[in-house]
Amino acid sequence: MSSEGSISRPPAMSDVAVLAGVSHQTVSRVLNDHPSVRPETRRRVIEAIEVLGYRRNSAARTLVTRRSETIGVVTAGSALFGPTSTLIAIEEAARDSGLFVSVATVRRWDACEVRTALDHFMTQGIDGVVVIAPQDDALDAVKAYDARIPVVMVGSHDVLPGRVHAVAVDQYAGARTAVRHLLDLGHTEVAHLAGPQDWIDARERRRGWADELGSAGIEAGVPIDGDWSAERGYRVGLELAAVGLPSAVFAANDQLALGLLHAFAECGVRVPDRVSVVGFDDVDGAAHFFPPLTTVRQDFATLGRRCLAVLRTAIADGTVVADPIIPRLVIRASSSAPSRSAP
Amino acid sequence: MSSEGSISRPPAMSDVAVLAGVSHQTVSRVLNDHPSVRPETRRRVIEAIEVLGYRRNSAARTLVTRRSETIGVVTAGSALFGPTSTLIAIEEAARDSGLFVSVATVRRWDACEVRTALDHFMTQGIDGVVVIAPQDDALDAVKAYDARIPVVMVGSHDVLPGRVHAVAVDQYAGARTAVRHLLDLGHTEVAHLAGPQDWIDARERRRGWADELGSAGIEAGVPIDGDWSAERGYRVGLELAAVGLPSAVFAANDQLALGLLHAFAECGVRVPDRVSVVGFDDVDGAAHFFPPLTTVRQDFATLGRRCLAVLRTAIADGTVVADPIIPRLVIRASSSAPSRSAP
DNA sequence: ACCTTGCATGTGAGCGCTAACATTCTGTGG
DNA sequence: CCACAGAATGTTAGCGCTCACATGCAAGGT
Repeated sequence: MSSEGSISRPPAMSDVAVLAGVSHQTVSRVLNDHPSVRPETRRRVIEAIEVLGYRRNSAARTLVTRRSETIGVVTAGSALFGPTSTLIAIEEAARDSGLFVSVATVRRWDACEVRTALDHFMTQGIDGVVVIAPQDDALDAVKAYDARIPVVMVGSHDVLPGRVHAVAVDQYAGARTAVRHLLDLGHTEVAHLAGPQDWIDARERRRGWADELGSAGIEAGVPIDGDWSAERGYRVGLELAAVGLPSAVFAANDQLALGLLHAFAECGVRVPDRVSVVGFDDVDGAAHFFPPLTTVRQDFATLGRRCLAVLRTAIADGTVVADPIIPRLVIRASSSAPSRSAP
Repeated sequence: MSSEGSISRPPAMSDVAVLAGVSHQTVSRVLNDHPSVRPETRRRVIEAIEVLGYRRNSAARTLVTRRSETIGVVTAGSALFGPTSTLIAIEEAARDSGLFVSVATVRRWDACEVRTALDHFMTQGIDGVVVIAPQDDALDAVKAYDARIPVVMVGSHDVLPGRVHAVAVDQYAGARTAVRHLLDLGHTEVAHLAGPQDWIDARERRRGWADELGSAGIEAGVPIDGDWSAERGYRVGLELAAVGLPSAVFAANDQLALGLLHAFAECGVRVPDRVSVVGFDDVDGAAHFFPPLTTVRQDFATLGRRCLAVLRTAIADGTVVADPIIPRLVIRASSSAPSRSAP
């Protein structure tokens, strides 16, 4: 930039050492908060660091310590609510732990893409990996990979002791709570618009729905197939309105629920008077769907912190089992007691 | 894991060299696709690499090349639609360029937090940085930081030649298109529910609204203050319904628009018959708001690619000015010609 | 006076890689 | 059969840091 005598090369520890009149090792000690450095010496070193605008080269540090203070996160390159929220939460939690985050996305959860992503992290000397992928394919791909570092799968229960750990929100419990709420309101017929069944979350929600109905002595029946999209919810809603409505629908996520609400509104089916709708996720805006959507909120901040706790323990060679996180029901206007005038 | 003779240490280039019966430099040549390696030698090296499960240590590589093949992304730790979509798009684009991504979030856009994030990237030997922060504070904080590497600001126009570059979606044009659409429908009164004015995007959208009205000879008046939330949109909607409705509202984002729709539905104000509503973003589900929302879609994939193009050119020491990306109007049911029965 | 103890600092080696140069092999033309 | 270009390979020297150890120096016990 300005008239530095030498060629532009960022200052190294030895430059700082010369300026402060100490050895490079003393500089290293100051940087690493080693106790036996005289306050006066420390001061001089710090001053030299500031004068030169020195910043430690962490490539060099990683090379010798074999630690990068960085964790990797593998996620699908989509903007879906759950994965995105989880990523952000993990980043926050990592930062609070003084760790940094490197991200890799995969287009598909096949072994090849996953291997590429994990390989990359391996070359980087990453300390641990979080995989955000509550899908079977992802789980299989990760299990098939022999990582030398701890791996945390988010949303999975099924682990490989000592190698692959799991942290999850209890989707099953969340679903049961949602269905319980509808049963408590007096519904005796709760349909389920399910998510894609290769997603663990979707299966758990479906299982929770079936079991909660079962424990009330109600036959669950067959859920309606869905993806995660509002579009699909809309089409299902139109069809239900045409062929006959249940008194309540539990949708596997808020987007599906939004589509249902749209179809019902369009067909003049009143929610919740004629049909109650409950979603899952509490996406931004769910409180302002029409009517405001009763849904289940997951605590992503806790999820992120839990991931990091597990990862850090695993890095330090410990063993942990994280308790599942229980999501919370958020009751809004889209659910109410069934209408007296049954069809 | 199993009975390897030596102590567990990941294999290094020299291990591969020994097994393949060549020098470590030859291994390096194979890895870097150097032309003068005999096919037979190359084959032996590759085989040795596979046998040992060797993976290059990129800390060592970064140390000597001063290149990490990694870019940093700084973003706010929120789940807002724009920043999140941008992050994902950049990750995708980076991967297509063979670059990796490290993420740092800031809680606030003050100089201190930004410095911490950028400092971190500097220590990592990052090749370039993208800052997703269409806010004034962020811009100031980044400008105040003397990075030795290229920086791209997303959403900003205001650059520092040779140091800070800009890539943006043309929010102004998007807003004008939205307002033009309403004018074309015959509206002569278009209110604006604005976003937070310390966001560049919000100001640009507001400016586009005012200018488009102005060029039609209509006085824009004072926009209504908003944040980005559906909650705020809802409150404003209730108030408008109470004190008097314009014939059309252009909301600064879809969440605000969603809140408006909610309030209007609740008050029995028919959209678009009584009032047209246009949003901005085309969030997931906007097609299934009730009524489906006319809005403006930004092409994030292009944005991400553009960021990377600029960054790579800048890394290679070139100069680039990226053309702004023009967003696209998506017309849905929430906008129509004004009702004949004017108030 | 001596040797211990413990703190403050310096020295040397080496992490795994690439860049630059040195060397050895090949095959061609005189 | 030798000289010589050019391809294929090897050798050496760091990149900037931390680790293990060596050293220097004050304070305290005998």
